[in-house]
Amino acid sequence: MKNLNNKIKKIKIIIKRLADLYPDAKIHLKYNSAFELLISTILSAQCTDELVNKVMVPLYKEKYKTPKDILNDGIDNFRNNIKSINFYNNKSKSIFKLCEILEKKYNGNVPNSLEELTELPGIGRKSANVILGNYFGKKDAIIVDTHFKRVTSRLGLTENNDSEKIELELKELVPPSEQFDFSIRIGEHGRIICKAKSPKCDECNLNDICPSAYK
DNA sequence: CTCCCGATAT
DNA sequence: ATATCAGGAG
Repeated sequence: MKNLNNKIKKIKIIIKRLADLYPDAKIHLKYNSAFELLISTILSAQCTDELVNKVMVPLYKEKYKTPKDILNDGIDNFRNNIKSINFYNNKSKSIFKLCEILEKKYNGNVPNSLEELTELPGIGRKSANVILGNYFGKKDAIIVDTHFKRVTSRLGLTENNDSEKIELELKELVPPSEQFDFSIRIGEHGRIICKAKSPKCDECNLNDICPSAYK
């Protein structure tokens, strides 16, 4: 119990400092609709947001605005158009199947619950929470990507290695109204300071409360 | 636990 | 030439 309270106090400090450091942090993916965000989120798996933007923004503009647009163009054309993105073969299959489901089951719309989203091909909990937080304004969304895993682990906020367990664990520690912003800022911090290989602990404003600093 | 698989930085 | 980037499905 004392340990839990200490964690919560520590998280309060982290929330405050990250908010000061990254007041306007937001997702790097560019989109004009829930559909575009959904497609780009699938494509961003194990891939940078920048590359997804580079490939997809022109495609959304000229041809792929709705699930029907992708279905009508055919899977071969779609796959060919995204082939500079990694895992393009699997991702094309997921997205094509996804578009069929969106048409048949959701009238071309994007569902807005975690349960419905994670049933869609290519969408796991991380991607579902990205959609819910960024498009549907859900504040109590913890987004566990590779950055979130690494940074929260280094900070001593979790001892878990499983993404879903980390998500549920942190949902108990971070105030619901802060969860989404916290996730985005942790991700930003992971990209800029708390990098996988050579973390910049000397530049980190959390190094005084981080058990992993300078190691 | 294995497969998927290209772009960019160094 | 090699390291780094960074989720989901079967």
